[in-house]
Amino acid sequence: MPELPEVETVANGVHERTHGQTIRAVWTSNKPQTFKTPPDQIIETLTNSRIERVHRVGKTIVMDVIRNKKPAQFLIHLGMSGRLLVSDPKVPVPAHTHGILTLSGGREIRFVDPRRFGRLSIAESTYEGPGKEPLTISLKDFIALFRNRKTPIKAALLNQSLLHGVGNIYADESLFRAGIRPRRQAGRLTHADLGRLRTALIDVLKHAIKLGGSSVSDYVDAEGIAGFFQLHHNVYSRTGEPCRVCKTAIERIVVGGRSTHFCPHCQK
DNA sequence: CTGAATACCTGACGGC
DNA sequence: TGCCGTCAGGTATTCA
Repeated sequence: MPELPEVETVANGVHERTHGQTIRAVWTSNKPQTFKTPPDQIIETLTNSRIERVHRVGKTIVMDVIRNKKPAQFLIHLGMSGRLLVSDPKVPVPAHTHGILTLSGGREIRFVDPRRFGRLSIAESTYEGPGKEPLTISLKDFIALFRNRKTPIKAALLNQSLLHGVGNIYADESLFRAGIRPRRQAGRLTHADLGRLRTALIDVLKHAIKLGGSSVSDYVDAEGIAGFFQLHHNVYSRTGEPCRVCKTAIERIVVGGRSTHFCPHCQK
């Protein structure tokens, strides 16, 4: 499901509804692929801990907890289909639920993930993610990321060890706003190109966060509410539809193994 | 090291 | 109705 704006929306929603509460009990499924840290250790670390803060790093939701005065972090990566929901225990537990945290306030945090591309793990203290934050990176650092890269700019934007948090929707949308073709070699973009791309990316991410993210199939926030940024997509999933700027039909190609959408007239 | 291909999962949708 | 192919917001691993 989720890229930076969706993950941020979920993290903020879970934070508002749960921070300061104590985790009374933890349940997990037994699907090994879901757990980067063994379930026993997750249960041990989280049971009787207090939730200090829930926030986002890249596409990962980070829950800061304290147990016996010792800090730890619970990391939730939603993969393609993961949801993190704050629910009343009376609401039936959805299919494909892999984790439940029972809270002192009477509600539960549920991790639901049909495709099981999501991952749960424990970190010691300061998780920093694999790359740089798109919302705060300087222009100088942004330009340096792509220097000498032969891969298409679209693929470079999706590389989480460069920038973390950008996924398929916002890669396509930011390249449209910057007027750059997805297959251009990253290392051959001019400083002007990269300046426009950084601005476009930050603008599109911030706009999407304001609208609660994009709900393409079934993404919802912590309370089960859909986002609305999909109504503002210029190219993503608009194959064959007229460009909102020039009316040329939006094209779909495959770049870096991912479906890629662009306007052949507006993007050079 | 970089970059490309593949594997990992379930479910929705369209065509026949 | 139902069966089959295709596609989906991601990333770890493997191979050249």
